[in-house]
Amino acid sequence: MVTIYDIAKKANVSAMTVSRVINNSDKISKQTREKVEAIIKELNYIPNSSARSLISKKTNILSLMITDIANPFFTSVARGAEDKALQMGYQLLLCNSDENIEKESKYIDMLISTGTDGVLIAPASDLSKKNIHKLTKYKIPFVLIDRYISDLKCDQVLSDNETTTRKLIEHLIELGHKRIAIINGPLDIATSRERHQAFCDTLTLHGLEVNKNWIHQSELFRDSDVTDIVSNLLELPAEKRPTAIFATNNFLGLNTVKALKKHKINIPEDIAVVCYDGVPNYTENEPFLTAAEQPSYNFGYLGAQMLIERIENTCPEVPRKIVLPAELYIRESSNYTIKDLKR
Amino acid sequence: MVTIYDIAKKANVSAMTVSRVINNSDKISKQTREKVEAIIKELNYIPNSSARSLISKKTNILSLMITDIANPFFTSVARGAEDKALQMGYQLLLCNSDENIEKESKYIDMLISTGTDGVLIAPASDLSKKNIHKLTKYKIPFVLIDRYISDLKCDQVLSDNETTTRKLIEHLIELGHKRIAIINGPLDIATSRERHQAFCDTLTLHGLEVNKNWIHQSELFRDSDVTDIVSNLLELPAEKRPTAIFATNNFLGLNTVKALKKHKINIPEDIAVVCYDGVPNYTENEPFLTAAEQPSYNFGYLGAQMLIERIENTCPEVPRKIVLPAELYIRESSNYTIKDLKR
DNA sequence: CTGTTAGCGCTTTCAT
DNA sequence: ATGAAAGCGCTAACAG
Repeated sequence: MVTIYDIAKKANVSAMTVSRVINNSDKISKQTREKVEAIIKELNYIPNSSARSLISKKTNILSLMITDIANPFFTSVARGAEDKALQMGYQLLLCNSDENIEKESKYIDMLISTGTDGVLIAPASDLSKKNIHKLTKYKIPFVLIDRYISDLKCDQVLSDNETTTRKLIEHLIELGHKRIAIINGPLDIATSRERHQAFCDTLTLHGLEVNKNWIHQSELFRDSDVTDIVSNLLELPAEKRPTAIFATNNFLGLNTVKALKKHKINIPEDIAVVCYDGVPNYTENEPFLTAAEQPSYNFGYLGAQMLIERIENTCPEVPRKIVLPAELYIRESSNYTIKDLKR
Repeated sequence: MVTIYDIAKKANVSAMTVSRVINNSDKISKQTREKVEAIIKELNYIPNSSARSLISKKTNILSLMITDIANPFFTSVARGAEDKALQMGYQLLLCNSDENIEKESKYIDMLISTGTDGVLIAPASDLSKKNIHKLTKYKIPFVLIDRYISDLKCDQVLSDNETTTRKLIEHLIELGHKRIAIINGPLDIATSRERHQAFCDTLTLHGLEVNKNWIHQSELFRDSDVTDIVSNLLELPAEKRPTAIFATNNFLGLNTVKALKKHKINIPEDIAVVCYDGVPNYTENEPFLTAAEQPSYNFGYLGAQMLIERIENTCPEVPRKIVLPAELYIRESSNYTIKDLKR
């Protein structure tokens, strides 16, 4: 292994001078710098990060904690975070909590041990607060993405759950729907709660019924029990059956459509479906599902940017909050006006 | 920050004893161990990895270099690698080369500097050999995944390109196809070359024509110029037009179908399509594309396993090679027997 | 502008 | 079974 001492010896300077060169100190004569740089190149010297970190407490490693890397939303977040990190000279450590608090906790310990410079985290649930507090204790900056946690003063990149939900529901209302169901994720996740709340508020605002039988949460944001939920909805008597379903994330939306099709329900004629969050169009056809598509890449990119600013202290002290709008794409799954208003 | 000295002082032992405890040395009395462990817990001590690495040269960080994290194949690889890594006490650093040699090179330098324990790498192209040699020079173990590189003695997890390609093509031949085209990735990537070769061999074996006009490479394995390629194929005179297309990866397959549909070509009646590698079924319908689906998760999982064995020296010296079979799913895009054999 | 000294937190080596 | 000393590769702080 080549060290600064090898370089120093060969260049007839002190180790400190070499250190200054690799750190781009300006207090170095052009001559010395060039001499040292030549030798660094010649010997193929690469600085040892462990030694650096031991002193500087900086690792140049950013960590991204997500709940499911198989979800295209998070894939895209990862891509954004990685791009920004690389651009700023950081590397990205990937952690997959699997929506699991224990796993998240284990990862946080590892991160503290490794010494990450900062963490971009989509918390597994409200209980993540305890895990996040550990970061605070070790003075590791973090940025919350996608999922808000109450009473936590920190930088955040969130989705505009309220506006987006309202847009989706009002779209349905405009089409004449009066009985609208929601298939949601677990309520100990902030995004679910906010979408739930906005859903109820919008219905109330428009004088529509908020019926308990139309409100469902699946165990997970992933596969889970959507099939059962849909069966439940279909078992309701005809006049109590919802004419539209609002699915609060991409997987829930897809599974809702699949379940309805299995029951031979016509979409959108019998039941319309709208969805929060889009899905990459890995299909040969035009996309089918009406969706509010989130700028997922920017969750990662802007999150990483804020995190780095926080790490490098190039931003104001006060916590910042970025709320990203989603864009509504109206597609076939909802494109049908209810004419018979008694229905 | 809590250090071993804080623990040592409070426990009335030397720092060395604390070090032995956290390293599970067996030369410690049960009494001392328990006393120290209690204080470690009480003070919430977490060892400093930088200091450890500086001496031990171990970071417990595995790196995964892939060419495109937006590709579901690699997402799944990442998931597998991450699961195995965590299970064995490692963390996973993610690197996205974007099929770009320069970016790959930059990442390799960063990895060497950070001091990763090993690298799982899907090389950007044959030119990656130079980048990989740097790893060898720094004695960093690596495992090649997905893409083979000639004259490189190392552990590998590869796809069975020959068998899988043959199966796909013979499936087409059985259906009566005689004019089969290939839409491939760049030929400086091993997987493309092997699939190309197997494609030609299979046709020859069955006495079918291998026509230059039916052989195409796109610039990238991603979006790229599939539309143009398909247009080219369609411009051929009717009796020279292929009746089937073999797309050599998931994105190429999807884009081929999209391009054909744009031209109002009926699939599979006018032209059948088969595809190497599957696509997650993010759609509401049954999957359409006939595909040889790869066990992508295992590329990561087994690759990480081999890598860790190599790092920890718990395996024989000789390079090992795992060849994973793909599974053929025959679907609508090819499900049509050509009856008019003159066609 | 350049060099010297000390020490980051931990483990290796040797001693007891 | 436990401890003392030395040093991993680098940089902060000071000196010149």
